[in-house]
Parts: sequence; C-alpha cells; structure tokens
Amino acid sequence: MQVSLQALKAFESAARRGSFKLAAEELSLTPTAISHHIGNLESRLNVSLFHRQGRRISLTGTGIRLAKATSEGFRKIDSALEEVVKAGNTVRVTTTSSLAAMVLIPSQHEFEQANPDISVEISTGESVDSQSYIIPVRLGDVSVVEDSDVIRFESFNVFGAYGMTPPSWESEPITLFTTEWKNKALPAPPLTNWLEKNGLEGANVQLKTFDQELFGIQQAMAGNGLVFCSTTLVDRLLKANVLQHFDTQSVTSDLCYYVPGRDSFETRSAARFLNWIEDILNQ
Amino acid sequence: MQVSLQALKAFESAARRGSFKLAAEELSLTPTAISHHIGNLESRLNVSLFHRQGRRISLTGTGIRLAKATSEGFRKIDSALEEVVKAGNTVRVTTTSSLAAMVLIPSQHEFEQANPDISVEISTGESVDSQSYIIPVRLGDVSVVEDSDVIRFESFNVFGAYGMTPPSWESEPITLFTTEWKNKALPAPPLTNWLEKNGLEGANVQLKTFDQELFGIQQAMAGNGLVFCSTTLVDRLLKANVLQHFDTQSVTSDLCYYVPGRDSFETRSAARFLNWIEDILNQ
DNA sequence: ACTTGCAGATGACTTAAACTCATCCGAACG
DNA sequence: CGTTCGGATGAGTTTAAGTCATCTGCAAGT
Repeated sequence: MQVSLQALKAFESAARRGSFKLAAEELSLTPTAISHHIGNLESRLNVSLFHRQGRRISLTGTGIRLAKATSEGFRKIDSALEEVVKAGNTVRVTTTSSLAAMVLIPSQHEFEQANPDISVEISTGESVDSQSYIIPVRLGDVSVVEDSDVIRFESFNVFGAYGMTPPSWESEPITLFTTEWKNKALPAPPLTNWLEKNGLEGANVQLKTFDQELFGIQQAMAGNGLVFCSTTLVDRLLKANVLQHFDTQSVTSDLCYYVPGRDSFETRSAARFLNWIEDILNQ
Repeated sequence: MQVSLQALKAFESAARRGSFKLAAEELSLTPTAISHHIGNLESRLNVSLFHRQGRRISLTGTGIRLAKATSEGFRKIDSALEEVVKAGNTVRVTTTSSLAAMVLIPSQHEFEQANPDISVEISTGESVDSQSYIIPVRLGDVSVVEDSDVIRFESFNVFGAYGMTPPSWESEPITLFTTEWKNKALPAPPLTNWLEKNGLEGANVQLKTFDQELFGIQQAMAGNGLVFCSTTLVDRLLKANVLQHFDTQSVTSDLCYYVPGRDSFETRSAARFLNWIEDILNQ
C-alpha cells in the first residue's frame, strides 16, 4: 500500500474546495492532474472518495473522514513550515545604539541589496526577549568571551571633524569626548594607554563622557571637540570625509564585538549576515 | 516557496529515527536519497535542520520544532489512511442466519479465492451497530423496498432429501416444513399459491413451522419430511445432490433479498462483493 | 429539442523529480 | 594507521507526476 503524498494533497485541496478545477488552481496544476491523483488514490485505497454527479462532485462518507484528517495534518505541517520559512529569510539583529547607528543601519541597505532574499531587522536595547533567531551583537571583554564568538577586536583613537585645524595638545585646552559604560563590568576605553603611546600624558585635555560612544562622535562631528572612540564606529565617517584622524596612533583595547554562540545560528541568512558583518567590521 | 512533501517525509523520519540510514530503511530508500531530500529542504528553507558532527547528526532548534509538527501531521494523516485502507479491503456483511448458512458462508471461500485482496466477515443477527461499512443483506417485501436495492426476487418450491421416493400427495400424510417469520410485517411464504399452482389443494399435508427457513431445510435434509422454502437457499444443496425437487412448479413470492442503499457503498470491495453475491443468487 | 459551455475522465506522451550508483570525506574505534 | 561506518556530492537513470488532446455527460440558454 503506497499512496503518494501529492495525491493526498490534491485530494485534500479538492475536498476542501469542492472542485477539481479550484484545487488545480490552488496547487498550480491542471484539473487533469487532480483527476489523475484522485483516481489513483481511489484505486489504491479501493474506495470512492467522491460521488460523481455529472460535473458536480461531492465527498463520500469515507472521503469526508479522510479529508478531515488530511486537512488537519497538512495544516499543521504548513503552518510549521511557514514559521521556518519566515525565520529562514529574515535576520533579526540587536546591538548597541552606537554600532547600530554608525555601522549596521548605514550599511543595512547594502546587505539587502546584495541579498535580496533576506530582510534585516535591526533593534537596539537589551529588552528584546531572547528569541532563538535574534542575533545579538554585543560589546564585551576579550578575556571573557569565547574566541570563536568574536567578530571584531576594538582599537581606539582620537578623531575630529573633517577639515578642522589639528589640535595643539600642549597649549590650548582641548575638549575630548569619551565613554563611561553604564555596564561597569566592561573594560573602560584605554585612554591612558593612548595618551602614553602618543606621548601626550601632559596634554591639557578636558574630558566629557557619555554612556554611549555615539554621542561623543556626534559632538565631534558637530565640531564641539575631539572624540576618543573605537575605530570601528568611525571608519565609515572617515571614508565619507566627515571625520578625520590626526597623526596619532591607535591603541588596542580589551573590548571586542562578539556574537554569543556565533556558530550555533541555524539559518543561512544568519550565517550570511554574520560573515558579512565580520567582513565590513574588519575592512 | 515550494518544498516537496517527500522531502518533509524524509526529514520527519530522519528526525524521528535520528539517522539518515534508519530513515532510509523505514522509507525503503537509500541513505543517499534521504541526504538529498534533507539537503534540498535545508537549502529551500535557508535553515540547517541537522547539525552534522561527522557521522553523527542531531537536530537544530528549528529542526526540532519542524520535526514535531511534521511528525504530528503525518501521524494524523497516516492513521486516517490506515483506517480507510482497512475499510477498503475488508467487507462486512450481516444477514439472516439462513442466507448466511446456506449461501454466503459456503461460498465465502470462493469469493476470497477470486479476490485475494479482500477479506470477508459475515455476521448474523440485527444487533450489529450500523457502521457505515457494514453491508446488510435483508429479506424484505418487494412492494416496500427500492427496486434498485433488490438483489434477488424469491420464488418458492418444495424440496426433499435426495434419493427419497417421490411423495404421493393424495394418499399418505406428508410432513411439510415451512416458515413463519418472527417479523409479522414480512409477507408469508406463498404456500397457498404453490398448492393451487400444482393442483394440490386437497393434499394431506401436515405443516410444521420454524421461524427460520434454515431449520426446515435441515429437517428435510435429515429425511424428516419435505420443506417449502425459497429456491435461493437450496440451490447449492440441489447441485450437491443433498436435496432434490420433484416435478412441482415453483411460485414467485413478494419476498426478496435486498441491500438498503445498495449503490451508496463506497468501497470497491463492497461493490465487487455485491455484484458477486447478486450473480450467485441469480445463478 | 438543439446548441453551447463547463467539469471531469481517459489515454498517450513529455518532463521533471526522485532515486540510485560510484565516489569521496571525516570521525570513531581497534 | 588502517578500517569501518554514516553521511555528502555529483552524474546518470528511472519513475511518477503533469500536460495535452480528446471524449463524455450534465445544465442552462435559445
């Protein structure tokens, strides 16, 4: 006893719609195909499933019972499938406001262009219920996150609005925006290291802090001072000649962007997105 | 989005059994086919459904969810199908003790021989809950049953044990078994008509009645007298030279065997059986 | 009553998919 | 190490799924 699932599908549709023609439309087939399928089914099962009254058809008792079960069964399968499909072609990312605003959102379009079948949703804030298919891109401490989860090691430098006169560190007081994370567990931006490396320990800097790098960068863009922030975030702004860096050297930090359980993501969309984001973060 | 149902079936099996090889056995396919199906599924859905760890596989989260739904869905369909199949290749008949004992049961084997795929269950008595797939063969009044439901019009005659000396109706008293139905609505056996037709109104008959023809026939077989009964029932016994008839003429009656809703039976087995029974009843 | 149109049945043919075979790969186990 | 086992991959083949052309039979319109 071997009945083909397609035949059952054809039957289910015909039973539900009450017509071979309509079933054919629904399944993008010809009415002939439906007729063949149902004929096949009936002969294999040795039962009539439809009464044929000329061009009008109606289910037999057995047909009704079978239709009920198949409809329910296929409905169950279809809805699960639909869910999987949805999960399969949309990528949900959640990350810090800064990374979102400076990197992800500006290049979101580019990714969708390159992957027309994938739609991307970006959200910020931690409140999002950790659905299995939401990809969190977090800022963390290199010493505590899994090596394989890291997608970008952060280095820091000082930047200012494009075209401004280079700061003279010794003489005038300089406004420098930096960041103090709300999350105290995170390593602070390596400002001391940077000053050392660039021989500016004695510089006359006036520090102003925000809890997100984004705000300092905006201040710098507005010409209200310089910003000490991660190179990742400003990369795009440098290329766009909105910000510039001076002849200072960047310093590495203990910070990195990472995705917890990076290789546990099941959808190809997620994998594609992760590879892509890693690429653009690392040039 | 088009995913093949066979692919889903392959996935469901592989998920349930935890191995492509076992799924292949279950579906009578090669492991290669399973692999192809699942690969196809994964690429169409853009998700991984299994983690491959060398030769060991395990479901991903999405895989688990999908497997749950597909298993349930297919199980539902399969069980309904199984029921239909069972209904499709067994025929249940219920009828009078007489017809069952004298006709149906003796020729049951012959039918099953000719239709090896159909199994027949015969039961007597009215108690059977009228399941839609039980075929009732009833004795009824030709004037009340639908013409199309009739499978055999009854005529009556007198029979006796094979080889007995023909009765001399005039002289000796003759024991004649006949039937008085428990159901008073049924037309009585046309004994008066028969006596008239054969010019035996004056015969010296001693009537004994049972409520089933079967018993009278058995008495006649045992040589305890003659029986006035329907020709249908004794046909086989005549051919087997167990009973014989004399030079009397049979009379028609208002009785018939019929199947209520004869043409509403959905299974081919039922149709086949009905045609067959109609054939043997009418020679 | 005779068309006309529609829905389905039937059979021959074509195409697409499902399946297999041959081969390869990598993990586990002796 | 080499062997075995389960799965992946790609090319080739078979099967069944679908279409086309034709036919039937009911129903509605004229």
